[in-house]
Amino acid sequence: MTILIVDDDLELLEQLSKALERKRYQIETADNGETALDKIFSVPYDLILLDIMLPRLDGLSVLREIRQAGLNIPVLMLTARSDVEDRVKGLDYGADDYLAKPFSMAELMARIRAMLRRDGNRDPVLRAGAISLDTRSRRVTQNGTPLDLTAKEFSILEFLLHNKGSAVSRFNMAEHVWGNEFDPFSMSNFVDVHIKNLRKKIKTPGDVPIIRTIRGIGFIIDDGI
Amino acid sequence: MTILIVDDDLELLEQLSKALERKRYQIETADNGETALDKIFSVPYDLILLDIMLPRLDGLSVLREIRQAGLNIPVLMLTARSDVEDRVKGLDYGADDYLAKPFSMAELMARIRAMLRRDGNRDPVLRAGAISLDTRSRRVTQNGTPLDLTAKEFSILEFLLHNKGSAVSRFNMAEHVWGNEFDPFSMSNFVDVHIKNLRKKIKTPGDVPIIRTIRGIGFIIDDGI
DNA sequence: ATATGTATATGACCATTCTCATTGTTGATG
DNA sequence: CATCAACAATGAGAATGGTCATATACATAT
Repeated sequence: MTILIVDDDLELLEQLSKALERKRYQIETADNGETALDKIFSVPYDLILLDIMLPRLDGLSVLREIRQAGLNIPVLMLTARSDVEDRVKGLDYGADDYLAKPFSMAELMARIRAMLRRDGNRDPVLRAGAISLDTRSRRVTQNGTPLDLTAKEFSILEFLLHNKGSAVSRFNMAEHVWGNEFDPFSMSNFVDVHIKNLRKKIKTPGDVPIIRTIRGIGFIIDDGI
Repeated sequence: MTILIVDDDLELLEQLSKALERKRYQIETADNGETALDKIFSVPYDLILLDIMLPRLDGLSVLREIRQAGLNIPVLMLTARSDVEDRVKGLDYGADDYLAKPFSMAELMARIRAMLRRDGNRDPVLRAGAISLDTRSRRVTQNGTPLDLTAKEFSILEFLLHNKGSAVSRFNMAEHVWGNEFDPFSMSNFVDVHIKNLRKKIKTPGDVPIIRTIRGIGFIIDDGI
C-alpha cells in the first residue's frame, strides 16, 4: 500500500510519514502541487493525502487534474477547517473524504483504513416514489429528469427523505436544516414557504403533492401510498 | 436555592426534580405555561428551567411576560435543538442560557451551577477604537451611534475583533464565519465583498479604514495605531 | 522609474432566503 | 349545519448573500 502525502508544512509531512511508515505503508511525499502531479502521473498510488493550501498549484487544482485524467485514486483532502460535520461537501469535486486540521493521528488512521477498505458502500441515494436524491452529487431527479433545487430546498427534501414515512415537525426540521443558524426564538413561517416552493418544483400528475401536510404536526414524505 | 422546572414531559420533569433535589436544590414544577407564570409571580425563584414547547402558553411567551414584568430571574431555556454551539442566540429575548435536548445531566448541572454563580461576568462587549460590539444583543455601535449590519457583516466584525491585533486570512475567516456552510472547494471573493460593505458602513474621519488589509495575508482590526 | 504580474477593491447584477399580509382550509363546537 | 378559531398556503416584495467583470493598487524585477 503506497500513500502519497502532499503538504507544504514540512514538519507535518515528516510526522505523518513517520506515523504511517510505522503502520507499514509505503510513503512518498511532495511539498507542492506541481511535484505532486508529476509523481502521481508516474507512480501508481493507493491513496493520496492532499492539503488544500499548497504553493505552486493548490490542492483543488491538483485534484481536478487527477480526475480529469480519469484517475480514480482515493483522495483524502486536508483543510484547516475546524468544525466539519458533513464531508458530503466537496465530493462533487472528486474528493473521497475530507479531514479538518488539526486532526488526531487516530482519526486520520481510521479514515485511511476505511478508505482503503471501502469498495461496495451503502447507497448514498435517497428515494421516495419517483423522486431520487443523491446526497453526494447533491442532485435530485424525478423520473430521471433533474430538478433544479436551491440549497435550502435540497436540505429540506433530504431531511424529509431521511425520515421517510414519519411526519416531521417544522421545529424539528428547522433545527436540522438550519443547524446553527436556527434561532428557536424567532420562528416565522419560512419552513412553509420553502415547502410551497418545493411542491411547485415537484410537479405530480393530478397535483397530488408528494409532500403531504399533517395538520398540527408538520410534513411527511412517503412512497406512493 | 429554589428552582422552578417547566416542562410538559412529565417523565423528564420527574427525572430532573429527583436529580436536582439530590443536589439540595428546592424544586417546584409546572407542566404548562400558565401555571408556570402563576407560580413565578407568587413565589421568588432563583432559577427557572423553561422548555420552549409547552401547552397553553409556550416558553417564549412565558419568558417575554417575565421580562416585561421586570423580573430578572435567570432563565435557562430548553429546546429540542441537537447541536448548539453558540448560545449567544436568543439572549436578546432575555434568556440567560439555552440548552439543547437531549442533554446530559452533567451538563445541565454545570450550567445551573454556572448561572447561579454568575454575577460579575466577563465583558460580552468587544471593542476596537470607536467600535463596540455587543455579542449578546448583537448590536454594534460606533461612538455610541448604532450601526446597521447584516448577519454576515456582524459575524465578520466579531471574528476580526476576537482576533484584534492579529491578521486573519480569508480562508480562516470563511471557516469560522460560514461554519458548516463553508465549502473550501469553492472560494470566490465573497469575503472581500463583505469587507467592502462593512467598510462602507463604518465611516471614519479621513476615510482611514478601521479594517486594514494585509496584503498576501488577509485583514486585521486594531485600536487606533 | 517603468513595466508587469499578482492581489485587492468595487460596482452592478441575480438568485435565494425570509417576512408579511392575505386568503384558504380544516375541524371542533354549539 | 353554521360559526369560529386555529392552522396552513400563497403571492408579493425586500433584504441578503453571492458571482462576476472590471478597475485599481501594490510589489518586484528590469
